[in-house]
Amino acid sequence: MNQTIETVDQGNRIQDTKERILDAAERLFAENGFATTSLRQITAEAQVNLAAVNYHFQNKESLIRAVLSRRIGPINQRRFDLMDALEFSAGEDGPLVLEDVLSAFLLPVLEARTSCPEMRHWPRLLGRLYTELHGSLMELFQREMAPAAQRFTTAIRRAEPTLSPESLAWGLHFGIGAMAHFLAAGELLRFISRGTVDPEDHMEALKHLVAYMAGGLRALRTEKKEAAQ
Amino acid sequence: MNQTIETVDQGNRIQDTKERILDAAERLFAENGFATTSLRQITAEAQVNLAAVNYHFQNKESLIRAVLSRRIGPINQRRFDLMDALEFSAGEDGPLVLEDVLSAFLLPVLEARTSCPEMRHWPRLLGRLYTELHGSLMELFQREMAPAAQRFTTAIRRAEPTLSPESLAWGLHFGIGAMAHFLAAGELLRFISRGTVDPEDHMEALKHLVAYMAGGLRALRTEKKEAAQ
DNA sequence: GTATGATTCAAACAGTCGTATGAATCAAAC
DNA sequence: GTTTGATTCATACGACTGTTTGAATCATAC
Repeated sequence: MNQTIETVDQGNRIQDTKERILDAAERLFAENGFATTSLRQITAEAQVNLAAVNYHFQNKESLIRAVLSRRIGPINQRRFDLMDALEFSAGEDGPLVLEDVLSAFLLPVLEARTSCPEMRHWPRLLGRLYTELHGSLMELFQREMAPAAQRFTTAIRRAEPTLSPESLAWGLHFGIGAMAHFLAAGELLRFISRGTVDPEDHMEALKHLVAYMAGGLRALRTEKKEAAQ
Repeated sequence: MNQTIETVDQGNRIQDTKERILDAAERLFAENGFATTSLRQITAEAQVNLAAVNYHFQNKESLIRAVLSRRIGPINQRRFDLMDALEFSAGEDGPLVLEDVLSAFLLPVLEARTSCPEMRHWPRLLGRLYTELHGSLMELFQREMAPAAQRFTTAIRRAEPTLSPESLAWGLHFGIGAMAHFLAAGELLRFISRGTVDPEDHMEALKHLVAYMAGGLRALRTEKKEAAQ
């Protein structure tokens, strides 16, 4: 009984240090980027000793890896749950609605800002990944995203079967860009709109981004038709 | 006569050093980002002395400023030339075609990769700006882009007059993101398409990006209609 | 050739970075 | 209380960074 309580406290101390480092790192990486965030900034914010990073995570790259891995899993799980529900509703071979598929992909990351306090920095961090990650870290990210990328590509094909593989690739790339830019530079939207649009309203963002991406993808479907002439 | 030749040579020596620094900086910033590119990397590539950066540009921030300014002007001038031609063809109050307006915006930066050797690094650098620039440098970029932003916003409104200001803001933001992502991370497209799409083909990129953005914007126009119901 | 200002150079500085290390402290078991 | 391994700490290291500085060199005018 007494020992049990003490064991829990020990676990909490270790978890506390690691969690504080991860939380501080996630926030600072999101705000300033990976390379320009120093370990001393992270440890100062986490109120731990500099060497704790090396003790718990070996080096900075492994810390970045840990920051990425702890979010990608749950976000993608939520995406899969939403996709499961869509596919169940559509039946074995029934058509999927493109807007629903795109929503399933986007909602988990957009809502992370407000519905889950501990994940509020993730979207902005995600928006930075594509230009800032290199080498083995980019490979890790792509590897962890591969199942979701595969599933959503398949679902989009099912929703828009006349879209060519090439046009789908273009459209996916542009859509990822639109999303990433929104996530990383949402304040620019407030500037562009002269304060009339609130980038923090994630349901509005979802509605507009889904519409935009769906419209864009369908326009590329038209592209294919014209190319065939 | 003899003095004239020597004056030219002197001018060329000064221009040579500055140009080499700017060229090297532009290439390295595009490849690695602003913060992570060191002055020693730049001067090594430019084969000049480290202190030359301070002599000619005072400090790193002013060098970044100079790198940006030397490209934005000519790119936007080309955009304006293309817009002038469109507006001339359309007549004083005739309608503009959304695809043409978007082309006028995108072509100068997309073609910079191949049609103008000295500008081949600009697109990738441009793709990085939105997540990497802060403070006074971001303000400079926005200030230099303001005339073009204004003109193209007006032209898009003229092409699609039923688009609400809010939806236009969303659409512009997403479009900038799609473009920036493509410019900064074009190789990802090769990966997504399993090698079937060549991101270096700028005429193909233009065609697909224009279609995507036009489709996206028009879908947001539909959004407005539904919101009114 | 001398004077002058422009330009380049080598070196230095103070600061910062990620990593490493041995000592100190903590926590648990006996 | 002692032992042991885990964790934290303070410090140091080598490398790197942007900026500065005075000397050396260059280019031009007289």
